[in-house]
Amino acid sequence: MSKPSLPQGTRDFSAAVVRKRNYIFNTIKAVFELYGFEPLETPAMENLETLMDKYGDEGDKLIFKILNNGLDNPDKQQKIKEDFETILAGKNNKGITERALRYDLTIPFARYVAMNHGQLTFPFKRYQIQPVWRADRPQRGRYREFYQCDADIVGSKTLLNEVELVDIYATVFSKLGIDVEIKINSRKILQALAEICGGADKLIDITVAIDKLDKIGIDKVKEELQQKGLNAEQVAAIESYLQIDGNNVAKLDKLKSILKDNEIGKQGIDEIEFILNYNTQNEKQETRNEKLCIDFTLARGLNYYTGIIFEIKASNVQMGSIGGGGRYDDLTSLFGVPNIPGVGISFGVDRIYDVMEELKLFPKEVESTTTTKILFFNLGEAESKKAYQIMQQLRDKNIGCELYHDQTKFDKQFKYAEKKGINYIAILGSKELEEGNFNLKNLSTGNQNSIAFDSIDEVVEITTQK
RNA sequence: GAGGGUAUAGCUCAGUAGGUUAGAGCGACAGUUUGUGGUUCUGUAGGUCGUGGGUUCGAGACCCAUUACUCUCCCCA
Repeated sequence: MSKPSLPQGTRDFSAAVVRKRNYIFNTIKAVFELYGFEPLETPAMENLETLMDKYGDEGDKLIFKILNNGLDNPDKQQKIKEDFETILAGKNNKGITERALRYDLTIPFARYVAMNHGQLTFPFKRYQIQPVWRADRPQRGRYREFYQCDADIVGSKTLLNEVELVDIYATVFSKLGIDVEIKINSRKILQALAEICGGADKLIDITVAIDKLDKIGIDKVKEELQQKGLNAEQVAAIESYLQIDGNNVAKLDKLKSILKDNEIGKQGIDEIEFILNYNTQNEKQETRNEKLCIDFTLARGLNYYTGIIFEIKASNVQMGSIGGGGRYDDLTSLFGVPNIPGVGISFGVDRIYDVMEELKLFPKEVESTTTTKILFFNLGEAESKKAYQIMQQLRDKNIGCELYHDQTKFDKQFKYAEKKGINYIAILGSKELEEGNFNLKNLSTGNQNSIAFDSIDEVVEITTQK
């Protein structure tokens, strides 16, 4: 038999890791709920057609498809062979696969809203914390199974939503202790730039090129733009666009002079200013704006964004974005229900975990691997029976207990407690049984107390004090 | 999709220019004479060196293939 192994890009999570991950989940969830979002869960798999053509060509390739059952049915051999030919030709075929694993949480959410819009109260605010799967090549900070935590609002156009989402980002990351930059831009600004520089149909070429700025440098970007058919004047405009710097206010000023009277561009600028200036008297707003950073090169891959877009970058650590989102004005129309605008954000928990691990940001108490407070030594049958009764009383009082599984020498029982990180041990042997008490020992201090069987509350006192 | 790296004991790794019975540390288990651990000491178990070929008198080492993992680029959380 070959050694068991995990599928590429997946992981097991041991106790300490699960606890730390839950700490992140719970922090995010608590903040979502403070802002009035309600939970939603959708299936791990969706119909393939629900997911196809939503994430761009690259995205489609990364969707995990599920093979249909019953392909070995001898009666259908001919049909299945024909169907498979179409797969070999690079197309999907329902005869071979008609379901796929969830690729993100936004599209399933849009599907849900499209299916239930008659019943939902709008604006509808939901959060969703579930794994998604991508057939990507794993590497640092990239897994094939990972969690997203999304919060979306649909059925409301007000920019107040964007403000709240930025505040959620700011709050969560300050609670987790992660120093972040909340990058913000607007698709409308990119669109305006495209209109000025060669027409709306160049939007994608331009965004793809400028998105590479920090990787390949300004000269290569210009080169690429020329190849895409932009003239010198247009390239120069983009260059001056890319050279915008300074603080947020300065950036906007410079942008205004480039975009001039472009109508869409103005809208984009207004929207960003709205978010920056909202609620100016408030302290929270200051911390929000400290983290907010206008980045006109921010483009975001997913096709469906139409307005404000966000991306989160952790400072002081080499890691891809740990969150992102934006406004999509008509996502549900993909599923036949038009006119439901929405905006949402996503947290990448697995990367957040990696960042926190690297920067050692997890609080100590989160890492403790056991919830057992007291290990009762096993010192004989009658002794154990009495110990068990006491343990049940303690458990009723919310004190976690374990009885060592075998009657064996002290050495082993001590080591077990030590390894599991159990801080107290209780010794109830023949002598104690006779006297009606047991010894409670604190392993880190070495202190030992004798506890009478009828004064269990003392144990609660001792073990719960810091 | 493109390009690197790695694969030897449960874990982390050594293994020199190919040469007998493949090593260390940690861990595990047992003992150090039976009711107070974390130290020490002693001992034991555990590997057909990822898999399949090839070169050679001889391969853990060299060559080819294959698989897995890992990293970088593309793209993304």
